Amino acid sequence: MAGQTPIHAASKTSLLPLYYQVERDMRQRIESGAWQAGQQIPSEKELCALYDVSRITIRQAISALVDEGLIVRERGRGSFVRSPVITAGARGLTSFSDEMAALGMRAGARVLSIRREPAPPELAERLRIGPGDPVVVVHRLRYADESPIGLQTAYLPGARFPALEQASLAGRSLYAYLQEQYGVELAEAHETFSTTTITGEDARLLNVPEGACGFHVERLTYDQKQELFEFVTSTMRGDRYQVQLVLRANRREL
Amino acid sequence: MAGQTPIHAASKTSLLPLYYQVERDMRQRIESGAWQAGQQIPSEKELCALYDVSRITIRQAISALVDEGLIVRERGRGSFVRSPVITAGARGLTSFSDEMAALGMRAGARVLSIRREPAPPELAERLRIGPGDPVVVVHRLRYADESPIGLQTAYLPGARFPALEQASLAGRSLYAYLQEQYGVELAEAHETFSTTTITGEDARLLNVPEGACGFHVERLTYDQKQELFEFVTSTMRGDRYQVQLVLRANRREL
DNA sequence: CAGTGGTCTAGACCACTAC
DNA sequence: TAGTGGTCTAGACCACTGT
Repeated sequence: MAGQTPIHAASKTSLLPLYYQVERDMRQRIESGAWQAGQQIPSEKELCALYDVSRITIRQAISALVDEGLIVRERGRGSFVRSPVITAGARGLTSFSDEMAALGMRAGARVLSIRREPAPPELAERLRIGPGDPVVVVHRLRYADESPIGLQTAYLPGARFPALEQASLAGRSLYAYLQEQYGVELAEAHETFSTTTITGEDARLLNVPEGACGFHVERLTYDQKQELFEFVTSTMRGDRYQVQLVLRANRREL
Repeated sequence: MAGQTPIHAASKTSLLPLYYQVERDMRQRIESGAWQAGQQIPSEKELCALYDVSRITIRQAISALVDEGLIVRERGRGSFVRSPVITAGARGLTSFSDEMAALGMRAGARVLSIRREPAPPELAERLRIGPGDPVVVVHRLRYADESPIGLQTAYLPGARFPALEQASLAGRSLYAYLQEQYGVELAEAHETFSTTTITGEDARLLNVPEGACGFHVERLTYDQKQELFEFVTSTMRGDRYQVQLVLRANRREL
């Protein structure tokens, strides 16, 4: 031991893995300001003593925090808390509701329609089901702080989600519902953004002038077994919606 | 050893880390089809024998491939090559040239102007330098396969890049030049996409109708010391450019 | 049950940075 | 030279999956 006693010494009897307990405690120290931005954190050896775990466990925890962008490592110098400015605006895999909450807005949705129908060939191919197989189509108008921001149409394989078309989605995320009712574990989504001109009924629903610019988004959502369970097309208002992304060079560690 | 002899047995005298040699060999097997999509790869124990390294080293290599989306691990079952369809379209941190190459197009650029000038206050704030400090402004028209696709204006702190305004950027990426001449290591970039209406001179240069929809992109680029070294604004054609992103859930829960 | 990946230990040597 | 993170070893026990 090195002068300091283990403070939140990881509990070896807890159900949580040690590296995760360490990671959580370190994240809390950073977020609470106990470890200030730009400052060096204790060395790996010191952290071993602090948490009373092996160095590999410490490195596993640090690696997760590096992936999250909270810490940078510099060989020969030490590890440092990142400046907060550089980590702002990252975008993970979340529901629309969470995304809006992160931006300080309240998400809302009006279900325009929800029904079960046979899949036309093109859609069936997208969803990797047979043509004519049932799909559940959820058509929603999305709101941010009371005002319309986008139109979303989600297509889900009907065979996997029996009676989904009878769901009440008022005030809850579709993903939350899918997890509760069908045990779906959201794992990955692929999105493609292009631009579009908003016209006609869409312009009226979104409350934008005829011919305004907007985003056209297509999304494929997969669960943890790599199974595709949703295809979504959206039209988002160009004046109130933007896409932020963080690109990182390859990082490698344990 | 377990039946198989080490094939590409990692060379312990190489300058490259063992885990990286293993990672590279495994990636090559996947890309070459030696390990087919959806199939189980050898167990970690078998891989230890195959490459003659310890299990931790194997796990470090596999972790990198999992992060890249080439492999999925399933506890109690094994590790599997992912279906290729699920990994298509990922987007890493690359130069525009690399990005175009990945889409099968050839990138080009025409330097419209490159000059050194004092930073107006608003730009200085963005670049985190003092107002009036020198900036190098690089204004370029980007091409994909001979036809114009976007207008980019890059702003770089003049103090860090002496004589950059005399650089010849013909036929080379700006980042490649910065790395060669100034030792800059690209580490992270933050991009924000919104929509815009393309008009006037921009429409003429991009060869689109007056009032066409396009993307407005703002980008901040950081090196490995977390230092901001570039601010870029771009206008991209909406009909020929799109943004693809892959969102992944955090791999840790409970 | 046997086999898999998940977690963890107690060391070791190296390359790099700073003084 | 001293301290840091980067790499690596040879074990160990566990939880989970399939039989």
